[in-house]
Amino acid sequence: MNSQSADLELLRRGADEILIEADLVKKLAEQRPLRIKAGFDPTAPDLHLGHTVLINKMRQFQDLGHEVIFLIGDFTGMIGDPSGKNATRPPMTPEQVTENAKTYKEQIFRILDPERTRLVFNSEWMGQMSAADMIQLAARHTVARMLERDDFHKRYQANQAIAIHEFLYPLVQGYDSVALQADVELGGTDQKFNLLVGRQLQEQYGQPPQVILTMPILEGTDGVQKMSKSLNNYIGIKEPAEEMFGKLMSVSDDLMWRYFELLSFRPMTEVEALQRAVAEGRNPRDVKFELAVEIVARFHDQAAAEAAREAFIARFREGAMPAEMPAIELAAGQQLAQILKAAGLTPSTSEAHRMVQQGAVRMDGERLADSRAEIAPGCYIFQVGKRKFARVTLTADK
RNA sequence: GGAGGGAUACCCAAGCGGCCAACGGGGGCAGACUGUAAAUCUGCUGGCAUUGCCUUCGGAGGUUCGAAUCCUCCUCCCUCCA
Repeated sequence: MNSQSADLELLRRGADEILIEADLVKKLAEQRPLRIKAGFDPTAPDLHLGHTVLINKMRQFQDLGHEVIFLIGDFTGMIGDPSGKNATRPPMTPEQVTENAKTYKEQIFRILDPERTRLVFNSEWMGQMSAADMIQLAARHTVARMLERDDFHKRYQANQAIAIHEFLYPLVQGYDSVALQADVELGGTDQKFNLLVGRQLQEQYGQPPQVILTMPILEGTDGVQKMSKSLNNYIGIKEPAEEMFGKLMSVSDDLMWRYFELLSFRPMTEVEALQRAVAEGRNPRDVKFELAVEIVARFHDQAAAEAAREAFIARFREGAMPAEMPAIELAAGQQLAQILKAAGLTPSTSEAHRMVQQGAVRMDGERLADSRAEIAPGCYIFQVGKRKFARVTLTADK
C-alpha cells in the first residue's frame, strides 16, 4: 500500500460521502497542500463532541500536511437565520463576533494545530460586495436547482413560504469556496446541498470544483437522536473531566463503536482488534474505559483522564464518595425531606419524599427510610441516588 | 374572505359532566441485578403538608351541587376552498 492510498483510507474513515472521490484521488496525487474549508456558525460556540466529528476530520487533513481553513460565517450571521419560521435573530455586532471567534479558538485548538489553521471570516469578502455583485452572483444559479434541495422542495410542494434571502444563503456559502479557492469542503450530511452549490459556483467562476466530504451527524448519549444541547444528550468539550468520563461510560456498548470510529484517533485496525476482543469475551466496560480516557485526555490531559477513570472505578466498586461535593450549612430542626430540598439534592420536597420511599437516600452511607425524621445537629454527607452528594452541616442556633 | 379540525403535564397522546393530579407511550429519575452511569426487570414521575390542602388540561367569563369534559367570547395553529 503506498502512502497516498493510506492517506485516502484515513480521510475516508467515518465519512458519509465523498463527491467526487476520484477528484480527491487526483488532488492528493498533485502532492501539494490542499485547501480544506469548513464553515461554522458565528453564534456563541459551546462545542460538544458532535461538532468535533468534523473538526477531527480537519485535523486529519492537517496531519497529512494540508491547509485547513476554519471559516466563521459572520456575514451570514449578521443578516440573520434563514431557516424555519424562527423570527429573524438579532444581527450580531462585530464585538460579539470577535468575542465568539475567541471562544472558538480556545475550543478548537484542543484538536487543531494553531500553527497550521487559517481562521477567516466571510465578511472579509462578502462585506465588499455591492448589490450589483450580489445580483451577478445570484444570476449564476437557477431557481430550479435551488428547489432541488430537499427542504426547499418540501416547503414549496406544501405551499409554505420561502423567503428570497433563503435562496441567497447557499449562494453566499458557495461563493466562500470561490473566494478561498477551496480544494475540499467539509460539512455535515445536512450541508450536502450547500456544499454542492459551492462546486457549481466554482465551475462558473472557472475554478476546479471542490471535493465534498460529508461527515455523519453524531448520535447523542441516548444513541438515537443527534447530539444536541437542547436534547440534553450531549457531552460538552468544556465539561469537567469526571463528568465527561461518566457520560462517555453511559453510552451503550453498541454506540461505543460508533464513537470509536468518529471520535477516536486510534487506527481502525486497532479498533477492529478491540471489537474482536469483545466478541471473544473481553469486558466491553474496559474497552469503553480506553475510549473515555482518550477523549477526556484530549480536552483535559492524560493525568486528569486517568484520575477520572480511577474515580469512576472507585465509585461503582466501593461506593466511594466523590472528592468534592457542595457543602451547605442549614439550621437544624428540619425534616429530612426539607433538608434534601434545601441542599439542592431534589427539586422539591415531594420529590424528596419519593426518593426516600424508593430507598435512594443515604446519610453517611446509611440508608434512610423516614423522610419526616428530624436530623440532629451535626455534619453529614447526604446522598441521593448514585451521583448526587452534598455535605450538610446542621447547626442548632436556637 | 368562506368551510372545517385542533390546542391536555418535559414530549407524543387518551379522556368528552362526578370513580381525573388526569389511561398509554417516550423521556427522565430511582431500586434490583450486573460486566459500567451498557443490557434487562421493577417502581416513581404537579406542589405543599405529621394522608389533608393548593395549583394544573390555550386565555377570560358563564351554566352546574360538581367541568379537562357543556355554553359564550378571545388568542394561536392546521387542512380545504377563494
